Amino acid sequence: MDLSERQLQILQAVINDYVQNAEPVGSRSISKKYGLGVSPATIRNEMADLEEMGYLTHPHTSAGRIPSDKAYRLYVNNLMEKRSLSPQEQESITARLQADRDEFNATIRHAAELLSEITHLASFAMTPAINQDTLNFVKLLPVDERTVIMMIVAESGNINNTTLRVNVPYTAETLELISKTMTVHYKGRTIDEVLKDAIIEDIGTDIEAMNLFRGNVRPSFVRTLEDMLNVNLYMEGLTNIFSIPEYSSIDKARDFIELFTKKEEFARKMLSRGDGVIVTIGEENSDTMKDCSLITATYHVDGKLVGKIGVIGPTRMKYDEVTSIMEYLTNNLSESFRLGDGKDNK
Amino acid sequence: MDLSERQLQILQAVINDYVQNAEPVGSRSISKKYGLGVSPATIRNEMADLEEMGYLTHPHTSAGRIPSDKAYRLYVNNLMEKRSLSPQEQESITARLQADRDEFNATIRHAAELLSEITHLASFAMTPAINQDTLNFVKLLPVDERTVIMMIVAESGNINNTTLRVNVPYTAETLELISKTMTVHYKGRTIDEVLKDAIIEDIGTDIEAMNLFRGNVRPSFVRTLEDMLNVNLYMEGLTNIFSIPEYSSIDKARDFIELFTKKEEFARKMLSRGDGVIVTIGEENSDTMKDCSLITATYHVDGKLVGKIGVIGPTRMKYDEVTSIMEYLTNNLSESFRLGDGKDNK
DNA sequence: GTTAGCACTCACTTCATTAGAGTGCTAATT
DNA sequence: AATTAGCACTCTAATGAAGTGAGTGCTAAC
Repeated sequence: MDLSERQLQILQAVINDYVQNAEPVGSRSISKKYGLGVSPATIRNEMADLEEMGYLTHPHTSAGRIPSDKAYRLYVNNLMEKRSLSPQEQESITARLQADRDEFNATIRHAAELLSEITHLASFAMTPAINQDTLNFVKLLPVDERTVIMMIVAESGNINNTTLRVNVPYTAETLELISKTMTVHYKGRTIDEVLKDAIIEDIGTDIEAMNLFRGNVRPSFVRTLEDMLNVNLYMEGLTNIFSIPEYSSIDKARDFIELFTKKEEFARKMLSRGDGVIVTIGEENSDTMKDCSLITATYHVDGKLVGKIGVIGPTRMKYDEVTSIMEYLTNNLSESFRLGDGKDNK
Repeated sequence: MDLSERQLQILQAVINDYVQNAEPVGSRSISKKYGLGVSPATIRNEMADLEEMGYLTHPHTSAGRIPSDKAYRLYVNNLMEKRSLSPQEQESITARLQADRDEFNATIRHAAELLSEITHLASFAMTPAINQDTLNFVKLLPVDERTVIMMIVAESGNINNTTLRVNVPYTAETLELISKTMTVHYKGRTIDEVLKDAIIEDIGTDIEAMNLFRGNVRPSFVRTLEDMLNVNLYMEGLTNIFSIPEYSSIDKARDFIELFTKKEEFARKMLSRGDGVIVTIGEENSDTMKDCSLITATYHVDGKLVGKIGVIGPTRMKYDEVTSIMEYLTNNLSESFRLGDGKDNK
């Protein structure tokens, strides 16, 4: 049951008009503004058909048509064309992102800011999830009688230091022993894996090492790994949505804000999305977001670790523009984070 | 020009009623509900006087009275009585806060959550500002040929580790030399002071030490100190305000949310407030908050460092309840963070 | 297959009316 | 001199009727 060429044109016209004006589109205005060369009556007939097929709806009998989620889906998949960014846009993105390339987290945050400024929507950006990162080595360094530093280094180059305050005396050899044993045990395993079922209880037969390990090293190790798993999530442009007609009622606005308030939950959801630019529209989303569209895209760090940025807005949004911007932005980010560029993921 | 006993009673009645119902209070309802033993007419006369003195206002001629900021100020200073918390409230606070006493940041965050849950207002909590904390020592630890850990220890016990990747070979003696020199130089100074005008350029005459210091140690040291200055700010209960009549218009709600979006600016403002429980009402606040009341309170870590929690809501709020809760909560926090209790401010 | 024409629907605006809450003033009461 | 009853007056909010206009759906003609 394919759509005719003319039906596609009409559908596109309705979408364009509605996206711009946020008001139901009538047959007359389509016939006038978009030069299809047919009368309003003909368009009415076609629109009635499109409605029957589920691409358009009616708020009430005497109102114009608005696109359904299905229509947006068709538009995103087949109709829309990639927009190329204006030189100014390109430049402003490149400039803002390169400005502090050596500060990883700050850059990610800027990306989110930038995204919400350009799109006038709510946006977010997250640092890469490193639960699939593998450990390289663990090293304990003596500081003084009561203090030891534990250094955990991952394959990706990600490093984490923690200070342990120990309450028993120790020797350099003991630290060495524990470091070696842990490294042998954990090297090459992912953090996820280690946390789930590979935390060792024993460290050998040396009683001194054993005490230190059980009393101080092991608990700190677990806590630090858990800490490393947390991605940073930056959200921006929340208040943009107040100027969007869809959220002019307090209840809608509240629901939206609430979404953004539950950071952990939100981060979890976003992490489970696939790679590349992904658009989910209205009811394709989980229930809490069924009136929104969500667009996410992924960037790469050292061509390997994967971080995400995203935009949330009403289903009525400029999909072509937003997806193009996000593609450009993520390419740019990945470029900035190519091997060796002052990655400093603390 | 003092207020008569009866005027105070009437004022209090108006405040109580208005705080509860969010609607202008008429003379009749006061005479009925609050047993003052006088007729509505008398109350009307008194209210007219109170209005003249600036304690009450009129939305329009045929409406009841509502309290002005001045009235709330009088109430907070002289009229309100400290509310004692119910055993359940006390218990729920104590339980929730002690639950993870060993995780400093998590506890602070819980405090904010708790506060917004109990008061049904927007709340925040910040970790202590440590810009007045003084440095104790700096230590560089060798890891491998290209890696060094820099450990910065403050008097308060606050410790910060950073990994440096060096691109020149170094010896243990060099590290020792730099550590010593820096410690001698910085010990006893506050972080603020060091950042402002005490960053040294030279480290002595040793050329190897000099290179390492200038190329790697110094920049990281500065960045780390700056990083240590940032307080963590947790905000909770933002969406509570959507159920408050004062914020039922989108514009008001937007302004409010915007306040909370600019975290850095907000943190700075809050840091400059004094100690103890402080209430600022309506126009006593800066322009962006002139329709709100803000209540902050301070807790102590090791009886020394000072952190803040706070609540923001409409000027129409239960000042007695909120201040009592905050006092209890901060006492409890300070208690939890007394010397030696697993402080782990990472 | 397309279009003109027309009756019909429905939301939105405007205007007038009404009800009710509450004040402010005056004159009577204590 | 303070209090109160009484009453006219003000203003908002709610209700409803009438008109407006955008837009549809259907029919019959092209």
